[in-house]
Amino acid sequence: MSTTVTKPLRADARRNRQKVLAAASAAFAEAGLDAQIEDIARRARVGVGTVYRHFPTKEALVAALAHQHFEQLADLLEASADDGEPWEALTSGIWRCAEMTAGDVALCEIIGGHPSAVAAAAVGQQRLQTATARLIEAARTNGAIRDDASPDDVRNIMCGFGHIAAAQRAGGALDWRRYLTIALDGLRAR
Amino acid sequence: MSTTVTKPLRADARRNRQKVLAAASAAFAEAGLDAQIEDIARRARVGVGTVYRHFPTKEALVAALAHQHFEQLADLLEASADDGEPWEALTSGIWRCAEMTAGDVALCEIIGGHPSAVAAAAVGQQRLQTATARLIEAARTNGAIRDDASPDDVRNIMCGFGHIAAAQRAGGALDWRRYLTIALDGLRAR
DNA sequence: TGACAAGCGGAATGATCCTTCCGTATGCTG
DNA sequence: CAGCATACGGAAGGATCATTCCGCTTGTCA
Repeated sequence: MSTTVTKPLRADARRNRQKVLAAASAAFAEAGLDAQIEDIARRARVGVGTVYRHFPTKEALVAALAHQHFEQLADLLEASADDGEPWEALTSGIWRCAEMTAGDVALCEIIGGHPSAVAAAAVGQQRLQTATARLIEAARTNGAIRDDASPDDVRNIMCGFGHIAAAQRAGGALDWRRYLTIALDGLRAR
Repeated sequence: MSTTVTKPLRADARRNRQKVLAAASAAFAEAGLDAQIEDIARRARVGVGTVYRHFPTKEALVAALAHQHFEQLADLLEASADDGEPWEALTSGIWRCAEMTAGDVALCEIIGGHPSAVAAAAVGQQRLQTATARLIEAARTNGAIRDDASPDDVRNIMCGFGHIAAAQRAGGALDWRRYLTIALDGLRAR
């Protein structure tokens, strides 16, 4: 157990950390995971050095944001549990997760399984996995979902979703809502 | 109409062109679209200059391979038309396309909608689109497919497929076969 | 076989980005 | 308010790659 006692940050440092996170969030949302550190620094009105003081690498910065987002998704799924019918609870939870993610290119890429960030977000994924499993279990006892369904199925679907949503911006004939409609139908019991 | 009369290539040049294509195919299959030109040249036992003599940019090289692959997919779908039941014809065609693509990382990335290559492959996509439309139409008159189904749905699904298949290698809990099973079920009439 | 266009190899160029470094500035503590 | 640790800015360093260039080699054709 390594209880690193972290001395409280200096006031300006704390402030800058927030500015960097906000700027990074915006930059990644727009440009995806290959937004540039210099751009992030500029948006935060801070030097690149400052970005690196707070996050040792770009990957760490992404991880921080990803972690935050995954926590929100988990909250959302946990809260969906009592959304009436189990099937309704599961799908509305998934839809809400999708809506929450679709506007942010980088998050779509992460959900889509971009290698560099997946590992980093693993912590958040644990809670997500559990919440998903619970929702699926409920739907199964109800007979609404195909009975071989598993959380991995949702993971597959969401991975596809993330990619399609990210690509949709690039202007293809893609449509993540339509995709999700069909994929979730495929998860239903026949 | 610009009928560029292309003088026949010198024998060694023709040979090298084939070597480059083969090497590129192998390199891209393994490393995905960001395989390096230098690696391709090395595999082909050729200098980078030679690669560039035959394909003015990396993108052009990718496009050539993509085009070739899309033609094969179109052939495959067209041939599926008389595979018995219309629904069977459609799905078995799609499964075969998937199998043909899944082993090649770069092709998965392209199918998944990687921007740089999509435009290049557009030619092949036209035939694909038509073949898909025909299969869907047949399945619709048969009542086997959801009646709002369109070729774009297949495109969405295959885009997801490509990404999942590419990511699967990276070792996640992803499984493109399982994904495709579910997604195609979602396309079925209920 | 000789001459020349067509090709070839691969070092060098140039662009893009992440990351590091260090001189300067600023919050905090006594 | 002085003195110092903490933070800051942003120029410079270093990697990685696509692409270009040019002196040399090799088919081809008369």
